[in-house]
Amino acid sequence: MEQLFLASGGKLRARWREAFPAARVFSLIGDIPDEAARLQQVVWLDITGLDVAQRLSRLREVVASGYRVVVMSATPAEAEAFEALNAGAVGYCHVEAAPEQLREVALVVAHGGLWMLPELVQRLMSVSLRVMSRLAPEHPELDALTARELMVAEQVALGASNREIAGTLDITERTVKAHLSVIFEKLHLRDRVQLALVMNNVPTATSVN
Amino acid sequence: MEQLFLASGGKLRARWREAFPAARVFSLIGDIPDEAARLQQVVWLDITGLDVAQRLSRLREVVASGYRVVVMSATPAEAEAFEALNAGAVGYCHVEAAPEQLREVALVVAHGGLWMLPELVQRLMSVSLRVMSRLAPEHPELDALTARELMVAEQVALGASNREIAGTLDITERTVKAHLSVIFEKLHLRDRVQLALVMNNVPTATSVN
DNA sequence: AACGGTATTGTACTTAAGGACAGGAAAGGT
DNA sequence: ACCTTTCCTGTCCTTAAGTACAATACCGTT
Repeated sequence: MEQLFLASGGKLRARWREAFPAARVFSLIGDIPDEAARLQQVVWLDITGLDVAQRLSRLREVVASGYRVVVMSATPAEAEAFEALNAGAVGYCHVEAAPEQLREVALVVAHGGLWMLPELVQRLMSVSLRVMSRLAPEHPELDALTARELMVAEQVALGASNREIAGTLDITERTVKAHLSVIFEKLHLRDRVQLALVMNNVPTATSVN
Repeated sequence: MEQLFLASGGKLRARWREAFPAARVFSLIGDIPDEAARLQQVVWLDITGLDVAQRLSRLREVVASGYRVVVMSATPAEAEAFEALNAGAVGYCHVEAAPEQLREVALVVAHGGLWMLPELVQRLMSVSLRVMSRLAPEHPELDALTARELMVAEQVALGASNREIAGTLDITERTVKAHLSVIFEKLHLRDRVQLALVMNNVPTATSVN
């Protein structure tokens, strides 16, 4: 399928042509034939030189016209990527990406997929999972802990080490460990990091391992 | 490329066979030929009948073995999808998805893309953008971290161990430790428990020790 | 008196975490 | 061409965390 580029200068970069010899480039979205929108073709939007308002405006316009949009940036940044994807882009890459990569992106988005660098995927999943899990209710299973266990758990929740907890509660480190082991078992937690998060109402992605 | 399915019953569903006549199905990951992992082939993981712990465990195992994983659910849900993608899956769809859709998913993930239903994409972008805009002003000290360090820190924030982070980010445990040491230094933290708390906006009693 | 639960503690052990020292590769800036 | 930064990884080491097995003392209940 023919690739369409939207770039301010109206110029086709060498790598774009190498990746798609039959590609066409336009300066304005209005110059693109209506037929292309009907076919939900892919439009590669070069946002080089545009400020935030301009690129969001341009992007929304292209998305609203029915195209699938891949945003191309000269200075890829994750906030910018998230903005673009949130505004409806289905891909995000560097303006000077290698021709093979451009062809992969084209293939992916032509078939309904999303394309972005793996490290951006990681970031995206990380931050979004945090929001999702925060909606979870408080842990009623804390009721299963004895008073002493709760004291130990509260110290862990503050980030204290076993040695510090022992000093604070005036017991041995061995006793602290004993309490912690029981706490982990009761709450189905693997270690103190997860306990600290749970105690602070931040449920984890990995509660069992 | 040959498609590989991982399903508890070891049975290939009709739609899967229709989409990929040459597909093979296994009950256990250990049954898959080693060659498939080396080629980073796609594995379709049917999570029907598995509880949270089981499916995360199974998914991590498959991802850690080098496969690209598409998770198939009988009851697609957004939290489940986010969990799956965060654990390294590159696709998420219904176990009874249409054969044409299965082929599209296969094509997308074979070329380095992500595949999930459009409405999930929207939700994902929504919640993650909300987090991005909210976290920025509260943690200016995180600006000192490089992109990769931030990724490691986020995994710790979720309660992940070094081994899990290594698997998720596809680096060695040694590299994870190296990043963590630098993070602790930059943020003046003693250990991962404190890092997890800081990342989740929870104040600690002992930030230096 | 006997029993169960809780709290505490010991020895011993394995695994995970974290630090020290060292080095290579890639990318960007001068 | 050179330097710096970032990312990655190795070997080696110590310390912290956590588990296993075992035991005693206290308190409340039966």
